[in-house]
Amino acid sequence: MTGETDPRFLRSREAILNAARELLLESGPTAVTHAQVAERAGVGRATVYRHWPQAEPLLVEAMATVPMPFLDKPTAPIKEWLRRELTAIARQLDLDDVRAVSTTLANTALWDRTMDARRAQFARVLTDRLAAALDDAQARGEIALGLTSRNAAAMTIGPMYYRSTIERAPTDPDLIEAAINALGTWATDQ
Amino acid sequence: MTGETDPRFLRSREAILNAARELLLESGPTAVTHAQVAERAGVGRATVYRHWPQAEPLLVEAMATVPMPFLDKPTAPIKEWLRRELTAIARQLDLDDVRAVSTTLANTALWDRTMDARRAQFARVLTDRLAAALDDAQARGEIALGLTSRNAAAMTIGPMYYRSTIERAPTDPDLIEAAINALGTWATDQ
DNA sequence: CTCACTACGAGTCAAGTTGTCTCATAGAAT
DNA sequence: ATTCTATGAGACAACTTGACTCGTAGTGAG
Repeated sequence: MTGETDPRFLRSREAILNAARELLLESGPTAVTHAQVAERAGVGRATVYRHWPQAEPLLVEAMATVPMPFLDKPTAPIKEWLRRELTAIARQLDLDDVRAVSTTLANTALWDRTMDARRAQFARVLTDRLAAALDDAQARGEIALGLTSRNAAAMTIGPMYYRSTIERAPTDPDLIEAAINALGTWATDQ
Repeated sequence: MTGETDPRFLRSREAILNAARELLLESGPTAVTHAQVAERAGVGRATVYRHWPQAEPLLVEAMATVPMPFLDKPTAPIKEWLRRELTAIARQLDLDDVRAVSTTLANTALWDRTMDARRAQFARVLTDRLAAALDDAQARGEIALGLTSRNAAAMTIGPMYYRSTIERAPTDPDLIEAAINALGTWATDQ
């Protein structure tokens, strides 16, 4: 039985996904059409239609190939971990492809159910992980939270996201430090 | 002499801009095509081409008709003013059209020079006004800033923008309060 | 090595879209 | 009334889209 495991199938699939991601990055989501993807991927137009009859699921999958910023498993002390993770996210948000995927997600999600589901999942993971880590830190006396832990993601990632997508400038350490301190009162300064 | 002042011209122009804005709001930027705008506006397709030979400048102008959140002239005490302004911005960001324009701007600006110029101008106004107000407040001893005043916009608007476009939920007063307090140490609590 | 299988590129095709132009009409200025 | 001009309707070629066909060649099984 061939099909999903046929090397030819997989090769085409990869070439198409790569081409779609490149087009998104270089020219935006509207550039991801069957014709342009086929030409860029070096495959026939019919092949793209066979793999993805609709252009939009292709865009969704192509976006999923870009590694998005997440939060690693928390380690104590949380403040150190948080500083490390936020710095990593700031660095990620400086990459063109991450910025392209982020803003495309936020924008297309307003009119597309599939995209909105991905946006919601993405937001939920960040909010949940950060809230859990901070609740834990507070239980251990590392911090006295000054806001609901479910507000922590917006409070910390928000400024960096705004800096990257609206001001289009890199995040400086000051901003990260201010965001960390905005979460509440930390037990010991580190 | 007619032309720019001809009532017919102005009527078509308004109808086209309104239709374009509605289409953007309902179906996203890709829906703003000459054909769809013409049908929605109740004008001939040729008329849309006559007014805007390119679809993209039409989208730009249609977006400009949506009142975007800005910052009013600062009044003392700055903390009160800031709370009022940020609350107003949070309310604006809850409106579908403001969200549509914001995310479309952030997204299309990555590949379109005109859009990028508008994004930059928008960001600059917010950053400048807030920085000026805060520098002033600090000079008058109202606050001891905990970060560069040019970081204040990202620190305050960022969380609300993230909340609105990524988490797609309304901003609660706690978040605004936390953002205000994150700017530095205020002289008297109000 | 041979053979059956199937994903593929190239090509064709109808239907729809895009951008341009023409022309008669009706709304506006004088 | 008369002149001007923005408009809607329509015609049009060029292009795009989505679907289909067919010969070819890469692939896995025997």
